[in-house]
Amino acid sequence: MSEKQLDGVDAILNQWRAEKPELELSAMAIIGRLKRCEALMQPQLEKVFSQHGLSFWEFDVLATLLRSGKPYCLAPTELFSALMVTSGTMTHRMSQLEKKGLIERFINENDARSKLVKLSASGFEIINKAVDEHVENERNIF
Amino acid sequence: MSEKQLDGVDAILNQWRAEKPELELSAMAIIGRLKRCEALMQPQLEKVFSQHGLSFWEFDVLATLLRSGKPYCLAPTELFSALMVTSGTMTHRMSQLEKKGLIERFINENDARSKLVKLSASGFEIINKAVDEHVENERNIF
DNA sequence: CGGAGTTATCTTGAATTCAAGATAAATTAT
DNA sequence: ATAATTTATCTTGAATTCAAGATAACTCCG
Repeated sequence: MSEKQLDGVDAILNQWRAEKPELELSAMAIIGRLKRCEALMQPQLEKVFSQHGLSFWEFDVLATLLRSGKPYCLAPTELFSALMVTSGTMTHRMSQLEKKGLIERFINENDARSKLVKLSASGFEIINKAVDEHVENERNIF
Repeated sequence: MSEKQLDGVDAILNQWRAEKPELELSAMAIIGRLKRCEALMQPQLEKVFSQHGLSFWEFDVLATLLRSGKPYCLAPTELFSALMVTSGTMTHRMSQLEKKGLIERFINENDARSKLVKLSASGFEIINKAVDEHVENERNIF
C-alpha cells in the first residue's frame, strides 16, 4: 500500500539527503507540504475572487466587514488587527476600496480619531455573492 | 475529550454562522487553520534566517543552490522555476545576492543566453550553517 | 484644568513582486 | 544557410506591503 508517487517536496527532500545526509527531515517534510498546499490552493481561490472583480486582499477586507454583521461597519484598527496587516497597509486598502465604491467612510461620533468603514450597498451585494461562491470553491478543493 | 478552546479561526467561523447560517463551513475551517499555521510559523522561521543575515527569499535562493549539490551552480531558469517566481523577480534577487557577495555569476559555455549562478565561498559557508539551524528550528516548531 | 502618556490613523520611502514587453541566442524547418 | 520560431533573460512600470515617523485625539492624574 505504500505510495511511491514522488511529489515536488519529495524531490527536494531527496536532494537534501544526498547533499546533507545528517539532516533529520521529518519536520521539513510536513512544513514543506503545508506550504505546497497553500501555494497550490491560492490560484484556485483567486479564480473565484476575480470573477467578482476582486483581488485577494479586497475579498479579505470586505468579507471581514460582512461577517462582522449589521451594520457591516468597523473602525480601521479593528480591520487591520483582524487582517494582520499594518495600519499603513490598511490606509491604502481603504482608499482603494472607497475609490471603487465598495466601502464608505464616515465620522465616528465616539472617537474623532477614527473614520469608520462600512460596506456600501454595492459592496454588500458583491461580497455577499462572492462569499457564497468562495465557500463552495473551498469545498470543491477537497 | 472534546476540546473547547476557541482559536481565532473558531471566532471567524462563529461570525459566519451568525451572519450566514446557510454556509457549510467544514472546508473553510480546515483551510483557515492551514493558513493560520503558516502565518504563525513564518516569523519563527525568519528569526533563524535573520540570525544569519538573511531574509526569507535570500535563504530560499541560497538553499536551492546548496541542495542542488556540487558545484552549487544553476541557470537562472532552473532557479526561478524551483522557487516559483517570475524571471524578473529572479533577476532582481540575483543582483542583490551578487552585491552581497553570496553568489557569483559567469558565462555558460553551452548557452550564451544564460549567466550561471553559483554559491560563493562565503555564500556556501553561510547557507550551510543556516540550513542546519533552520532544520533544527522546524523540528522545534512541533 | 493642563501636561504626560497613550491610542488611532496617516504619511513617507524603501523593498519585493509581477505582468508585459524587449532583446538576444539557440533551434527548427525549408 | 536563413527565416521563423522558441527559449532564456532582462527591463520597465505598477501594485502591494511594511517600518518608522508624524499628527491628532483621547485619558488620566495631580
